[in-house]
Amino acid sequence: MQKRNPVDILRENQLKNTRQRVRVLEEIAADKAAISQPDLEKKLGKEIDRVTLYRILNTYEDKGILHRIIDFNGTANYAICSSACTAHHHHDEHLHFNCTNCHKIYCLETKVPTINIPDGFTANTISLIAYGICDKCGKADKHN
Amino acid sequence: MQKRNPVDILRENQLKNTRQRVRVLEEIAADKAAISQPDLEKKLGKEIDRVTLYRILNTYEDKGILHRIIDFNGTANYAICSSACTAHHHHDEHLHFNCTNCHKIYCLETKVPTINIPDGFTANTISLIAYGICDKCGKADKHN
DNA sequence: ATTTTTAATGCAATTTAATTGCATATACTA
DNA sequence: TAGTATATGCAATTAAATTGCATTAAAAAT
Repeated sequence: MQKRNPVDILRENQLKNTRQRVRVLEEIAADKAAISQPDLEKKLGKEIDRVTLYRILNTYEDKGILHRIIDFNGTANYAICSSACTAHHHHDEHLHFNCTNCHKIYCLETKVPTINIPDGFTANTISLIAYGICDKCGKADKHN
Repeated sequence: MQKRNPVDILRENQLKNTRQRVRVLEEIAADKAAISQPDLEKKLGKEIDRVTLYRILNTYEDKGILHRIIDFNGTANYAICSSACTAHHHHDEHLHFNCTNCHKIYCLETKVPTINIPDGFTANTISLIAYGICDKCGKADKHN
């Protein structure tokens, strides 16, 4: 259920099955961590036009296929949504970890705790991001 | 203690007292909510060069005078740090509320709860942002 | 299978954001 | 008040994002 076929995902969302869309999904699904727009562009830039990539990412986000996480620089990063996501309400409220060394964003299991929102304010989504040094970069340091 | 004079803030941080720096602090202190780089630029663009503004914001962030909050678009927003902030460790771990209508970011009192970080990962900062409709925009809606 | 309809892609051009180098101007120090 | 250090503004550059439109490709209908 979780790791579905790109073609199925497209069909379920009434999106045309194009080479470019399939490639984007493949690339994003390949990595456990979220991948940034610039990195995607580096990887796919020769097979997919820059503008098309922007458009694909936007439609995927609208449909709830991907979720977008903004890192500490303001750069957009994308990861596959869990199957519980739907077009207009992402259920993506888990902790993200943004490594300030390698810049990767990890989707971690930890759920976002219940947060007390003041009267008058209505929250739709809550984003919880930890910034620091990840697993791999922590180990790498010891060898320096 | 909390609402200090711009000139004092500059002196305490060994920064030269310039017209531009004072204006930036005044402008940011004027609003309880954080203010975005583009909005600052609109307000100050005639008195301060665009590049200078970037540079001032960066030095303020480095010194711990301002903290930067990235909104859901990836745009930088700035607010005055509480007096507990120091140059290399911001103590800014409260809830931010980003209104998706007026785009303002509010610094709310709610503290960021303790978050369980997996082994191997080391977190330095934790960002907690709620997205939704603020106080004012919620009220405004009812009149439509 | 072929045609028709609908939508996605790529390209060119434009707009907006951010950064760099350097000459000039300004604030603080002695 | 002169000297020094540094901040500013301007010009130029680089990078990111968006828009319009002609072309191409996919799915639906025949």
